[in-house]
Order: sequence, then C-alpha cells, then structure tokens
Amino acid sequence: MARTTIPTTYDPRQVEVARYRIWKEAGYFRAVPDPARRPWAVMMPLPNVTGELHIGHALNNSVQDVLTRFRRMQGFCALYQPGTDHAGIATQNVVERELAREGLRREDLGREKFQERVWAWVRKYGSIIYSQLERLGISCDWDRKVFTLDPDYSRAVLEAFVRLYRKGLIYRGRHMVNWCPRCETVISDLEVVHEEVDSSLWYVRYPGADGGPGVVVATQRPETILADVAVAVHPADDRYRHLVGTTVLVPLVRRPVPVIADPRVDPAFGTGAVKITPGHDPLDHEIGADHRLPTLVVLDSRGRMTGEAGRYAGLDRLAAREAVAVDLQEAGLLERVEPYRSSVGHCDRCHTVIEPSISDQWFLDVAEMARRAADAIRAGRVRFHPQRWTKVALDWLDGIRPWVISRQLWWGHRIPVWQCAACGERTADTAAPAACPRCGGADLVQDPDVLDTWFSSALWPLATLGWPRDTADLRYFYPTSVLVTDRGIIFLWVCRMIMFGLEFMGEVPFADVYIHPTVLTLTGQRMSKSLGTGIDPLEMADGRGYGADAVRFALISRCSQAQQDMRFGEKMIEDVRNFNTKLWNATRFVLLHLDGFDHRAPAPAPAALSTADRWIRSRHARLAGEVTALLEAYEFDKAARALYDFIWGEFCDWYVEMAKADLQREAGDPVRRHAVQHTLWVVLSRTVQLLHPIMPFITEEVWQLLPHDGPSIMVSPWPQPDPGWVDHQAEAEVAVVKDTIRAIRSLRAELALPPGRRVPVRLRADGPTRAMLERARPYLADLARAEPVHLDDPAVPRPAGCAAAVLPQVEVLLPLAGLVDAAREQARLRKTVDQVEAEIRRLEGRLQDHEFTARAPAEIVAQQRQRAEELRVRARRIRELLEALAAEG
RNA sequence: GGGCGGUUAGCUCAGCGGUUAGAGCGCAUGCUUCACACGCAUGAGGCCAGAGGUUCAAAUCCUCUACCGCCCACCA
Repeated sequence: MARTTIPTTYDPRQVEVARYRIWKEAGYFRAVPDPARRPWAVMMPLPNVTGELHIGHALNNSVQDVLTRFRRMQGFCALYQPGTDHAGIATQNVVERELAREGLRREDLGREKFQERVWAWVRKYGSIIYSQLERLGISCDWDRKVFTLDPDYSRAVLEAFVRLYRKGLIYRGRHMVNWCPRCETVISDLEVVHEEVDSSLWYVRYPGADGGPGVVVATQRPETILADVAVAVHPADDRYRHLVGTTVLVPLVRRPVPVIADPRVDPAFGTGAVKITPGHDPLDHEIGADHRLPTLVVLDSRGRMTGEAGRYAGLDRLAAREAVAVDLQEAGLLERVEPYRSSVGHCDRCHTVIEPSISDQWFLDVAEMARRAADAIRAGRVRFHPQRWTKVALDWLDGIRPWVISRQLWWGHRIPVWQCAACGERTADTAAPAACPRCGGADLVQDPDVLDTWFSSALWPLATLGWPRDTADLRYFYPTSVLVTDRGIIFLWVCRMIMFGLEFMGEVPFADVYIHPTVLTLTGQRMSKSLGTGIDPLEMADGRGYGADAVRFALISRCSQAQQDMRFGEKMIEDVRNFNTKLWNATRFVLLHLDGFDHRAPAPAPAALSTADRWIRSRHARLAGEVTALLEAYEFDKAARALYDFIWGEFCDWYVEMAKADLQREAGDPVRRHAVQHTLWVVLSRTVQLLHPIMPFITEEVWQLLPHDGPSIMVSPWPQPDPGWVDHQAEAEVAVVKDTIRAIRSLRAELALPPGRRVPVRLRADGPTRAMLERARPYLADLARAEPVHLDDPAVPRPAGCAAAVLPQVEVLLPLAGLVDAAREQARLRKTVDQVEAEIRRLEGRLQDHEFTARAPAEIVAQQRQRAEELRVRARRIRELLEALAAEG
C-alpha cells in the first residue's frame, strides 16, 4: 500500500473549508424520504435574517449537528432542516434605524416602499448566517432552506389563521395590552422583560369635595393622575370606611371622583388608598370596569401626553411626570416622596418602558390548545431534557392567557381579514374575497396589521415539511425527533409549536426537547458584542486558527445537563486545539507503522493478540457502548469526555507506547506484526468514527488517511460495541502493569535518576501476577526504563540497599546500593505505612461495629473485609522493608 | 411575592448513598526519549458554602440559613 506523505502539523483552516465543499457536493446533507430507512429529523431554531452567528448559535447548531451526524451514521434518514425567520419587529427596527440615519421615518416612504427597502436588506444580508453555519461544518439539508416569508410558508401561515378564525378561536377585542411607544405596536406578555428600576413613590393628597382633608394616596406615576377616575380602599379598612361613598377631588384638575371599596386593594401598601386609572393600569382597568367607571386616556401611541392632559399636552411621559410632581408640590398637595425600587416592564426588542394601554387587537384563545399540549407533555409524548424543564413548561401552559397576535408593523404576514366598507362585516380568507359575503359590497379593506412573528414560527415543524399540503416529507418526517434550544424560548416557541402541532396535525411536533445551557463569559456575564464580552466563534475558528472542530468540541464538551449556564473562554478552545494536535500525531504514528498492512486481510486470530492489543480493544468496545448511550441520552459533556480520555489517556499514553515495544521486539514475526497493525488501525478508525459527530473535519481527514472502505466517514456505519472484544483478564492485567510502571517512574523521579538510564528492578509477587509481569517485560523496559527485571517470589529474601514501593499485588524494589539514602527511604516508607495503618484501623473499627456487619449488605461487608486483609498484607510487607532498612543502617 | 438552578483543588467543571473525592487548565521539578514541547514524566494543592437531621455508612438524601444566577408575577 502506497504511503501518503503526511503533513507534520495539522492546520484546520487548510482542510475544513475544502472538506465541507466536498461533502456538500457529494450530497451527503440531503435527506430524501426513504422507506427502507427509519426517519430522523431535527429543525433548526430559525435564526433571524438580520442575525449574525454568535456563540449561542454555534452551540445550538453544534448540538443539532452532533445528533444529525450521529443518527445519519446509525443509518437513519436524517433531516436537519435549516431556515430563517423574518423576525418582524427586529428586522423592521434594523431598517428603521438605517432610515433614521437618512433622516427618514417609515411613514415618509409608505408601506410599499418600506417593504421593498426591507426586502433589499434581506437580499443583501439574509444569507450571511448560512455561510457562517457552513463554516462550522453544520450538515443541514441546504436544498430545503426556508424563509418564513416564502410564498409556500406564507400560505401555510394564512391557512392556519383562517382555520383558527373559522373555529372562532381568533377574535377582535379591546383590552389592556403591552404597548411599546417606540415600536408603536402591541407586544405579548412574553415579549415584556421586567427589570428592577430605582424610582420614587409620590404621596399625593386628594382633598375632599366637601372641603374635608380627603385622602392621601401613593403612586409611582404622578403623570397619570390626570386620568384618575376614583380612589379605592380595602372594604375592611377601618381607617377609610367613613370615606367610602364620598367624593374627593383629583389634584391639579380638581375633577370630583368617588372613593370606592374594593378587596383587590392591599391595605398594607402605601397609605392603603390607591388612585384608580383605568386607562393606564391593568389592575385599575379591571377595578374600573367592575365599578362601571369611565376610562380616561392621557397618553398617545408614542408615549406623549394627549390633549386630554391640558397644559401638559405634548410632553413625554417622563417629562410630564416631573412637571406634575413640581405642580403638586406648588399646590401643596405633595405630602412626601420616598425612594422606591420596583419592577418595570421593558420592550424585549428596544428596551423602551412599556405602556399598559387599551387598544383593539386580534387575540387567539389558546386555552384548549394549551390544555391538549399539557396533556401530551404529561403523557410523556414530549419529553424534556433535562427533565426539570417539564414543570416549567406545564406551569406556563396551565396558567395560559389569550395571545395577542396582531402587530402594528409593516414587516410580516398581513392579517388575512377584510372588512366591508358598506356593512362592516369581517371576512377571513387566504386570498382577498371578491365581494362581501354578507352584503355583496365590493369595497373591502384589508386589516392593516401583521401577525406576531411567533405565530408563524409556531408552524415551523409543519410548514417546512409542506403543510397544509399532504406531502411525502410531512408523512415521513412528522413528528420530528428532537428540538434543541435554549431555555429562553420555551414559552415563546416550544410550547406554541406543541400547541399548533396538535391543533393542525393531531400529533406533537417532536418527541424530545433538549434544552442546552446558556453560554456566558468566564466571569458569568452575558456574551454581548456591544459590551465586548463575547467570543466570536468564527474569529476563534479562522482568526485564531483553532478551527471549527475545536470550537465545536469545546462547546459540546461543556454541554452538561447539570448546569444551566456554561462559562466559556478562549482557553477552552485552545485546549481542544492541543487535543487535535495529539490526535493528529497519533495518526501519524499509526500511519508510519502501517507498512504492508492490508485492512481487508482476515482479522488476527485471538491467539495472535498481545495483552495490550486485547486491552485496548476491550476498552474501545466499552467506549463505543458508552458514547452511543450518552449521545442518545443528550449527555454531551460525558460523551466528549469519554472520547477525550480514551484517545489521550488510554490510546496515546498507554497503547501506542506498548505497541512500540511490541513492534520493536516482534519485528520479525509477521503474525504478531499484523496483529499490532490491525489493532492500531481498527481502534483508531473506529474511534474517529465515534468522534466524528463532534469534530467532523479532523476525523474525516484521519479516516481518509487510514485504510478505509467507502467514500466518507460521514456515511460510514456507526461502530457497534463488539462484545467479543470485552476482555476482563486483559483489563486487570494492564491495570497491574500500569501501576507497576507508575511506581517505578515515581521511584526514579524521587531518586532523580537520569531519564535515559536503565535501572535494574526486582518485582516480588505471587505466581499469577508474576506471570503477568513476565509478559510485560518489554513494556517495563520501554515505558519505565526498567532493565533487567527480576521476578521473585515474595518468599525470596530481599536484597539490601533498595528503594521500594509496595503495591497491593506487587512489591517494587530498585536495588541501587549507594544511590539510595536509607534514612530518606525509611521516612518515606514510614509515612506510607502510617497511612495504610490508619486506613486499616478505620476499616477494622467499622468491621467490629455490630450495626454495620448486621445491617449493611453482605457484599459491602465482604468487600471491606477483603480490603482490610489486603491492607494488612501490604502493611506487613512495608514493615518488613523497614526492618531490613534498619538492619542495613 | 412564587418557582428553578448553582455553591467540590487558584480557574472551568465531573462525581449525586458504600474502597484513600477526580479531570483539564494553571503551578512546581525533571526531560529537545526515534507520533507529538500544542509534548512526556513526576509532584504539590480540597474540614465537597454553613448549621441541623436521616442512615450501619452522607460531597451525595431531607430541613433550614447564607451568597450567586435565572424564570414567572396586575405590590399602586
């Protein structure tokens, strides 16, 4: 077999981009329904078209890619569905900011022109994220890219709306909603982020209409006093009972309003009396409605005071707050002001303070859908990993409220409802109706609003597969296998997909939900570009030259179900780069020793395998089983660690070193040579296959360099743990050999022996262990520079002048008279024997404890007895050594 | 106000009822050993946040406390 020249160092940048192109052109990413194979599917959590790849995307997509590559190798027909989201508010904001730099507002362009402008933006920047995902090695089916405003997808959105409308679940209502005065649209409860803000509590006197002292109320928002319609107290509050039913005057405007009693007032807060402002507070709105009070509005859609606010008209909310406070002070009605910290709602997108506001909107009644979704989760038809998120999802579904689905934006799916100018009848349809179905009028006006972006994303698993059409994709891939996402969108997206999946398909959209940790900086801050605290995955891969593999492995290896957050830093990627180099060099070693090897020749007979060969095969069989089970259980950190420890700690540190000894000693034996070559090849090949889902590029390079069958590791069969490889005897034997080698090295280091110097060693052990060590002579010589090695029965008298270590099964002696400082040796051994004896006392104490021997399981008791016995033997040997040393001194 | 996580070696984290609590990085010492100095070898470093409890046995289970973080919530 011709030997390829192998570069000494591995530069990921040189291979990754080229390799990705080969895969893509070979069509390995494509998923076409295949009745002969089992389907497996994952849906990419659609990134915003405006987005650029950040570390969170890198993690999320790496996890999905690990699963997809794993299942593909297992023989599933694996679909990884990509796509982007039009992201209504986010995208509109970006383009509006661009317009603002030109001194324009969207109204200056008009709806049509503005939309053209956004489309131009999307065409220019919308595919950046795709090329960035490609750079990470993401193996999704690019032929299936979907954008939520694509014609097919839009049809699905309108179809969903119309079906829900006709079921009576979508309705128009006038309610208190969350209004963003900057975006000038309603947003849902989930898009409001509450933050603690330092503010004040103003205590304001409302004088009695009869000239009495009236009542003092506490408020955070003096500017809304202008819209007050009552003062409320708790019905059982004796302080105010006499005032209920009387009239007080609203400060500044001197409007007479009633004092009412309502149990929703907390008598312990403030003065126990609260002003009622139904136009600007959700609770007040309810109380106002129950008491049949009027609603006054003093703020407009941009958060400025309206004409109703008299002399404050035109002022912004905050300016008005100051002005009103000053005027109250001057009027002598401001009793006091206290500092106050409270939770204030902000717009998720632009961080403006939300204004509770009454407006006409479209609502979706999700009560029944949520109930069915909760039932499905409770029945285990959707399983969350880690499990703790189950309760979080259920709590939200159980307390669900109607969903505001209209948005006062221009970018999104236009609400498919037309109103007749003549009779006012509203009609919902997937296309504009020709005439009003009620009066026949032809003058129909479409609703100006668009749908909440999350309404369309809730259809993602359906619409990407062709719904509402009955397609082969939908029949084959739905329901999908798993959804991978961050905890931040469990309600916004995950729960809603479950609701819509059940509503429109009668089946949940995915069987598993894997919630991965959120990436933070090493100091626990949010990764943020603007704060300069982020790690840019592409800068790491290309700029710093660590490669996409290193970024992926670093993220995946910290993807633990035990942690909600993942602290991440460049050092972690650097560590993986070192691991890659290690793997690369191990591959070089194997290739250098594969001369004349034919991987298609019959595998070596068991008798041809050395202990080392059998040991590494046994370890590999365990690894294969472990990695498979861990990936299936979404235990990514453990899978990554198992691979890392095996490759570095077992294959490189021990097997390769032992194989060197075998190859050298047995150079003339073709059967043994083939056995070692075969072991090196088969273990490394299968190991890179197991590692491929996490590090696709380097594993492909290695696999291609090694003798192989098939065109790519990507489409090679997932290694099955070979039960015939498990070999307890070889594992036990290598364990003893490793301990012995480590003991010799440790003694050498303490004696400061030059590394190259060969030292004679005497090993004392019982028969079976001596047989093992006999076989291990070449390893002892090469790995510990121990030569010659004398194997003694423990009964043989010890020579004088030895450095010694006493292992459970082996006594290691370095007879180096002259070099060994007897006093130091004695001190060291005495320390050891003290430790051993302390442990024996502890064990014996326990074994003499009747409670323990009577109540602990028999096997535990037996185990501890045996251990105590072993320790006694060890202690006796050490003491004998000490006596011998004393005799010499 | 309610809920959920976390607290283990200098750092990032495993371990989650039973031998002497582990890894990587960092640190110390020695090595240009024929795959690899992005490496090899050896070593130092921990009252497992605190206090109670359950158990023959607790880093591991329970209760409380403290601190850190996240989510939900109509306390004006």
